Amino acid sequence: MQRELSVGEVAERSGVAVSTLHFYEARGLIRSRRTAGNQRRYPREILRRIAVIRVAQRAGIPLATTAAALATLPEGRTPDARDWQALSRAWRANLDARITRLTRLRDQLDGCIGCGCLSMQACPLRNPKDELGAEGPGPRLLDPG
Amino acid sequence: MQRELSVGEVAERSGVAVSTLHFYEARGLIRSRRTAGNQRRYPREILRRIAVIRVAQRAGIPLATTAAALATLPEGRTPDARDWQALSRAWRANLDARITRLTRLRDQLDGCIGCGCLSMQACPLRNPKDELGAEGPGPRLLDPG
DNA sequence: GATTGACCTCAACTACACTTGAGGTTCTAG
DNA sequence: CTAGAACCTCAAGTGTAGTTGAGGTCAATC
Repeated sequence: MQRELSVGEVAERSGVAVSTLHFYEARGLIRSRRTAGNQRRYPREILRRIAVIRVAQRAGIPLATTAAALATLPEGRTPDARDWQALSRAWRANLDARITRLTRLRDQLDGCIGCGCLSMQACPLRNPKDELGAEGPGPRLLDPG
Repeated sequence: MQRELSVGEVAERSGVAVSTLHFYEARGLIRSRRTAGNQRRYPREILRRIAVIRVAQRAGIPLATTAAALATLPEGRTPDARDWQALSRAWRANLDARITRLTRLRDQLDGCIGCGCLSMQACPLRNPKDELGAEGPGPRLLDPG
């Protein structure tokens, strides 16, 4: 029978708050049908989509990037395993890069921070990429470098 | 002769903006002496301290945590290599944990996301720790789980 | 037919790490 | 001695990812 789901049901099954679902919808990450009484109704596939969004987040992908990726999914049909796989490949690369960066930082920290070189011009930790220039306003949430 | 440094000099040498130095001071991460004309003056050691702050940030440590760690440094004397080393050990552990988490996520992603299990109850990616409960308001900046 | 719970919108608040701007002061060089 | 650079404070804005609350509607139950 495959009933549609209400926001509350989706929230409970996916583990995200109702307010978050509203927020995702406002950001274009998910969509909903409306009933005659203006209430949201979702197909069961929404659960997969939300799961994918959460996994992307855990991988450090900003919501806007995930939204863009999801927008490339085919419009007409329900996305299949190959569609999701294509998305996952990009995240895998992103994750790899983040892991590599953190690992390099850790290794440098090991040999470097205790030695006293931290205040010197040449220290790889102090001045990772000669990055004296800024990159615009706002915080750097995902450690660059 | 070891002259003291002005904010502008510190900014140039450390690579952080003057506004950021003001911000760090407001947050208690650094301190400054004031001249008769109310301008900031720093000892050269400030550069090391700022370098340490930036390294901690790159390791994913929030400023508040770094501030607390720096507050444990001895008051009277200039911190030496052993002092910094003690700090670095904590960050090393934090980094290790972050790397481990990301690596686990990557490995799970490899075997999992393309297979279609993402919408199921049992999927380790979908429901990492049965974390249906919230942990309070605000964003989760540093991917938990 | 009223109550209750789930739902609706919209605005405002939270946290982090800063930046930007306004309006004013101090320092340095010509 | 004056122009301009560099400094000062304080308030408000930026971006991400949401949550919270006010004020109102919808739907099923008693």
